[in-house]
Amino acid sequence: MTAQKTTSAHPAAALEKALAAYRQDLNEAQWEAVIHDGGPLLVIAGAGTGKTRTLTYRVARLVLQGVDPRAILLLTFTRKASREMLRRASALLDDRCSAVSGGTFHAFAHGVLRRYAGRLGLDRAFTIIDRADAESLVGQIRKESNVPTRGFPTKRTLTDIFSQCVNKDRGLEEILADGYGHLMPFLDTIAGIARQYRERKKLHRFLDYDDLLVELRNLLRTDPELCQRIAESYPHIMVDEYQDTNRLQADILYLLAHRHRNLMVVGDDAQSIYSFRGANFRNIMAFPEIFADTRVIRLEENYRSVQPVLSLTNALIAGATEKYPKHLFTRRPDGPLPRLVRTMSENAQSRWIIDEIRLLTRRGIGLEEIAVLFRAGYHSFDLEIELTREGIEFVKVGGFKFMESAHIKDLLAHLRVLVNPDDRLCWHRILQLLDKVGPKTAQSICDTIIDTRSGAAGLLDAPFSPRLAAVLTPLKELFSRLTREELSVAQMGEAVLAYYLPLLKDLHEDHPRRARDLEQLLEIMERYERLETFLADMALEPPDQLVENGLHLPSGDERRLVLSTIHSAKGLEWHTVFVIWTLDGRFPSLRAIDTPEDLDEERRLMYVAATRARENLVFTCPMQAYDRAADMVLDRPSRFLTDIDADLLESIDEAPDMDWRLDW
DNA sequence: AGCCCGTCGGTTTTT
DNA sequence: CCGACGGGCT
Repeated sequence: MTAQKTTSAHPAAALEKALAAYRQDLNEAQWEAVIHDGGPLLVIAGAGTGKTRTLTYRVARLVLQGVDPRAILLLTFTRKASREMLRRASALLDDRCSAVSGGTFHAFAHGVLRRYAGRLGLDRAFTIIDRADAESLVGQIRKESNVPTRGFPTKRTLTDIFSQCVNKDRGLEEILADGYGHLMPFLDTIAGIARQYRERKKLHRFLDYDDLLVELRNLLRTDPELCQRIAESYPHIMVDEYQDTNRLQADILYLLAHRHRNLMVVGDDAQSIYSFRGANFRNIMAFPEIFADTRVIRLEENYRSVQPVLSLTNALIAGATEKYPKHLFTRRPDGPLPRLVRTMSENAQSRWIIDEIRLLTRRGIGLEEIAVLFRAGYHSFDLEIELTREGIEFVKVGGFKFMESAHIKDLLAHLRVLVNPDDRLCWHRILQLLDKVGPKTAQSICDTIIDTRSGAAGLLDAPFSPRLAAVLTPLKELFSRLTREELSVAQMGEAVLAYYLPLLKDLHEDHPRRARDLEQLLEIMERYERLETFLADMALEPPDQLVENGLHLPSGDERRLVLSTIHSAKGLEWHTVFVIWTLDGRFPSLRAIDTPEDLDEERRLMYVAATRARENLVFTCPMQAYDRAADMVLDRPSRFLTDIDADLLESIDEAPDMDWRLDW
């Protein structure tokens, strides 16, 4: 970051000078991408080749040359990624960069839909439902549909299937035939549930994550005039992590950019790890077919990793059946050889890692420079216990989500019905918190409330049996307050919390911790003027104050080890990376080993994990583990690692007698 | 009989 | 944190 700010009295000269400084910071290929203008651009950026840097500098360059920052649309995979980029661009140039329009596809779609909801025939008061809500709704329909008790997919699988239909733009039958052959006999029943799911979303005024994108595409397709207006307001579009976008997102981009054609997409086909969401690594290669005359720039110099790490990751990805031809090179020759360490047990794996972390920190490596990565959230449970016991501070990213924890959803449910009284999901949740109220009772109360179209007021007036009436009294009082008084968003939150805290105490052993979470949520509510905006943000982009209790530690707080799923580690890097549970059958997962495409995706996932390491890369696995589902003993390291030349990866077996010695 | 509630075993990955 | 299952209440 050596570029200087433009303070000269001669704008033209100052501009030249600033551009020259940018050029100093970039290699040839990066610079080409940064100064590219007018026309579609595809940047294929291998791991660690300065993809973010290139995007950041391009934003700064455009703003420097007088482009209105609001006219730049920067679409990223997470809001965190977009904020980080804009922060860096602002540091490079000035604060104007923070005005760049940016965020996730979903947040962008939401913004447009809210603004033009009327044109779509969408009620303005729609509610965004998250994955858990979608599953509950599907679950309700599934229950009512009298499905076979054996062999019929769970609500989770059903929701997955419906989502894939949308994201892959394919029919139900195709999706089933392709990935769920054993469910073909249920095709008609599943189709019925899918239809009801669509109908009920409409009835309750719900949009799920997929609907946000679908409705945006519809809007742009059916209203060319509006489409053009929106397209013109963003004459510069940039997309990060393009390998993880799907057909639907590509359609939206095409609609927005096909006229001005100022579209830059950046990605790495070898790092495509979201096929379960409809992404396909071939999409990125197909980009030049959609936009004729696409300029393709490849970034191949790796700035992140030392040669031994790079050699290993090159070998890893070379084993894929689909090839990703690239010639990544580094100028950082020296470094330790990556290791594969086999331990006697899962717990020994945890304790081995803790010992290794102690060694590293004694050598002066900060805890925050170390990460432990894994395939699935629960893979780190044992390690978390040991870390806590040892007093090592850590933060866990990915896996279970804060926003989906019961107490948060409970609180939000009471607010959601204020905005959308048709929100049956929330009524059910609210009612079932009450003593003696289960699914059936909730259903009947719900019918009373909604069928009379009276919303929260219906709850107040409807006649109930004496037993129920008593149970419902506090709730009635709450809603009478919420609807009658003019309350700010935060005051509503306070009222709900006051009502909910006693319930929370009965419900959860760890209520003090959960109560603190809720207090934090209240603090965040202070920032909002409108309840709808607050609720939408909670569904789409919850502030990371809530999500990750300080991963980036701007204030130099205590330093913490990072535990993360590989999916959530995308784009990040650390001095030392441990990849745990690299046991064949766990990673790659047993469910992936029968299909070549799935297996390749697992390999890319391993590639993403390994390429996060700058200097020190360690794979660990227990020597054996029993897999109950398959009734199998897993006792070989990941096939991705056993394939690799011995001179690229050092294999170490923890001595059997070490196990009990480490105990004391 | 219908319904609620506690317990126990199994969990991919995310906007 | 889901689903199934069985005890026990109304």
